[in-house]
Formats: sequence, structure tokens, C-alpha cells
Amino acid sequence: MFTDTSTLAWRKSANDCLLDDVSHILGDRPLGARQAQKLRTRQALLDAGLRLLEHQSLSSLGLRELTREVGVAPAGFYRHFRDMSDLGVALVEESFGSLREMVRAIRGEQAKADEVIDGTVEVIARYVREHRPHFRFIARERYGGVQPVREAIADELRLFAEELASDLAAQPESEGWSPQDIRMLADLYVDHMVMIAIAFLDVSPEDPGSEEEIANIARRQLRLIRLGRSHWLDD
Amino acid sequence: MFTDTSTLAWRKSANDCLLDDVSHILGDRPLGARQAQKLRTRQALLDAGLRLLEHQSLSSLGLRELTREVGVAPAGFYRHFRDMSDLGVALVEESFGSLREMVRAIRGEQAKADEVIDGTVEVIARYVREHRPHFRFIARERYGGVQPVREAIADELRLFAEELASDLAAQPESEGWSPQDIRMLADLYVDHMVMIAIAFLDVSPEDPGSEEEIANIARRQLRLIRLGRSHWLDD
DNA sequence: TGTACATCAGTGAACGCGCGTTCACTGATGTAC
DNA sequence: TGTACATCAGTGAACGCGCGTTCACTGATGTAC
Repeated sequence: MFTDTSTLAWRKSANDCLLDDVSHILGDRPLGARQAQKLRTRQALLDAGLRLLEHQSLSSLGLRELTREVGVAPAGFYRHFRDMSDLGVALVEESFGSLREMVRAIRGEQAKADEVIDGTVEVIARYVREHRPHFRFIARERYGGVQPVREAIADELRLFAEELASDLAAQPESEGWSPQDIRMLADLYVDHMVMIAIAFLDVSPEDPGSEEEIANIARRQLRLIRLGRSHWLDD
Repeated sequence: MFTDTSTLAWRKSANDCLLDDVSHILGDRPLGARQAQKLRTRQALLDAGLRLLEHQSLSSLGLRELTREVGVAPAGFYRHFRDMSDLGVALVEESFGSLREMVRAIRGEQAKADEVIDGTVEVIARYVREHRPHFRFIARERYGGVQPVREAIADELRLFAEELASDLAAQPESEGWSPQDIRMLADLYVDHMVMIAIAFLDVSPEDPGSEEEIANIARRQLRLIRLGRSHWLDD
């Protein structure tokens, strides 16, 4: 085991930053070697889970299958997660963590309407490109068979829609809109952005052409929705 | 077994019409008792599958779990399906069969624009109300872990979008639209109708109020899209 | 700084269990004469 | 219509297997003095 985990520590050195972050949160007390190792193993379980979940759903992922992939005894799993749906919820948090960075990127851009749409589609494409396994997991489990995971995803998407709604409310185009209509529009946007991301999922990394085609359709669809938005109060 | 299956025959008498239909297709030769019994068992497997899949996904449904529910020996399963994903594909066909009836109902109505939207939302609500397990299955497996099932669903939805596109193309509002734009709009509608149906899924049968609320949001979203459509060629 | 004791992440063996699949079978149904 | 043989949906026993969970354990890390 100990040679194993030191190997693992080398492979997982990318997670060191995570450990540092956590130690900052906990008041700059450096993590002991034991706690750091524990987090590293936990992360290895999450990483292996995400890898194995690329071609199956959470409810069919076995505990032994997972620990075998990581190189850890089956019983070790219980030091980190109560059960598989517990690990699933942790993966949801991880996935939306990376998503939140991207959303901030969308918000950061201040631009004309068409550039917002282009930027949004580009950010979605980049998110899927860079976090494909995370997003595949979210798409698969959003209506999947594991209730706590489904609920965690629904909570995150609700939060996302609420933030988008308050962004939309602050825009001049929303003058005269009722809060319910703004929320209705935010839900429409969120649902549609998820669909766009799912469409990008099936793009193979070797086929950049189909990505551009999907992006093109996505932009026109978002433009059509925006057009509807701008005429909402006409009648 | 034989008392079992005769009981089963009574319970499943609703399927008799199905058997009759099939016999008509095959040239009015009445099905032998043996063939009829086989179809009845097959249908019992499908029905039990749908029931068990209400709270889990296909990839975690066991063959023995299913045959136990039906009251048939495990080995009997293989007389009807090669494996679980084969049964899943059969369930997809069954689900979209009932959907097609509904779609015809939408098409049948010739009415003003607002009535089309109201009618569409009402038909989606009714479909989900009357075929909840079917639709839950579709929602769960659309991006689930079983490839052949995923593909079968994608095929059916593609077909649906193509039909909708040719309907839209025939409407006067589509004058001047490129085929690509019509297809883009049809995809947007299909995606959104699926999202509406999924929203209806979580309505409990004892809470008709929340169904009306979801319908209200859905109608406004469809109206907004239609508004975008009607201004698409403005610029 | 060194020592003695506590903690606890990870081990490995063991358990009972239900799984998917195979196979030779049975007996009702179907067919040919 | 009656008889002899063929078909085949469903049976039940058997198989080897991997599963999730438990438990007492080990030994590196952490702590108190």
C-alpha cells in the first residue's frame, strides 16, 4: 500500500493546489501528512469514479470496481464515503464547481448582444471540451436512478437559474417585466444551455467541424429566443 | 406455471387488442394459442420492466428481479429478449408508440396560434398523466448508461423533429425561411417540449395546482419562442 | 530533543447472497396423414 | 375425426462469480510530556 500511495501521490500532484486551498480555508494551519494523504485518496476515488462513469451510470458502478481502479482495498472506500450515492453527490459538487468558473467568465464579458451570445456558446463549448467527463456525468445523472444525486443536480441548476434571473432583471431590456416572466425566461435559457452543452458532448475531439456546426445552430437558437424576449411586451 | 400463466392471461386481458392487431397485420390468420400466450408473457415482461424502472435505471435492473416480478423462471426471459438492453429498446418503441398518438392529436387540431400552444401544452400534460412510467423511462434513459437504448431514443426524437420541421415548413409563417433555420426551430421546439414533459413528470397526481402552474410557465415559454420566430426575418 | 501512548487511513480475510447464463427436461399446442 | 410425431414456451437445477459489508489488524503519523 505505501509504495502504492506514494506513486499515487506523484500521479495526483495536480491536486496539491486543492489541498492548499483547503488548508487556507481551515485557517492556514498546514494539513498534516495524514490528512493530506487522506484527501489525496479521496480525490483518487472521485477521479476514478468520473473515469468509470464515462460509459455507465452511477447506479451500475460497483464499489469494488471503483476501489480496484484506484488500487485500494474495498473497505477503504468507507473511510471517505458512506455509499455510492454519497460519492455521486460529491461529484456533482465538483462538476458545478468547474461550471461556476465558466459562468463567471460569461458574466465578466461586457459586450453587445450578439457578442454575448457568441461568448456564451463559446464558453459552453470550452467547458464541455475541458470538462467532458464532468458534464457527461451531470447529463447522465440529471434524471438518473439515484435520488440524492438527482436532487443535488436539481439544486445546483435551480441556483444557476436564480442567479441568471437576477442578472437578467438588472438589464435594461427587462424593464416592465414581471419577476415571474424573468424567471420563466431564465429557466428557458438554463434548459437550453444544458441542451447545447449536451449537443457538444457528442463532438469527438478529432472533429472540430461538427463542433462549429453545433455552435452555429446554438447561436441561432439563442438569437431566436432573444428576439422573442425583445418583443415580449409588444402587444 | 400453467395456473400462473392462465392467471396472467386474465390480468393481462387488456393486451388482447394488441394480439388482435398483430393477427390482422399478419394477414388475418388468428394467432395460435401458443403464440398468443408467448406475446402475453412478453408483454408481462415489458409491463413489469416499466413498473420496476420507475425508481431505478435500466442498467441496474436485474434479469432475475424482473422475472421474479412477472412470476416466470429466469431462463424464460431469453425466449423473448436477448438481454436487458434488448428489452429496453422494445420499451422505447412502446413509449414512442403512445407518443405518436398524441402527436397526431396535436396535428389534428386546426386553430389559431394561441390555441395551438394551449393545445400543445395540454396534450403534453395529458400524455405524461396517462403514460407517466413510459415518459419517466424515456427521460431517464435518454442520456443513460445503455447505448442501444440511448440510440433508439435519439432516433425517435430525430424522427419527431423531422416531422415537426416539415409541418413548420408548410405553414405560411415560414415563408422565406431556409430549411436549416426551420430545422433549427424544430429542434428548439422538440427539446423544449421534452423539458416541459419532464417538468410535468414531477407533478403528483394529488396536486393538480402545480400542474396548472407548470402549464402556465410552459405556455409563456412557447409563446416567447413563437414571438422570436415571427420576428426572425425582420432585420 | 526523545519517549510513550493515541489516533486512524488503509488492510486483507471472511461472510452470505443474488446475479446471469447453460442445459436437458416437460408437456401443451400444432401439424400431417 | 383420430392418431402419431414435431415444435417450442417455459422449467428448475446447477455453475461459477463478483458483489457490499464486517471486522480485528497494522503501522505511519500525531500529540503530550
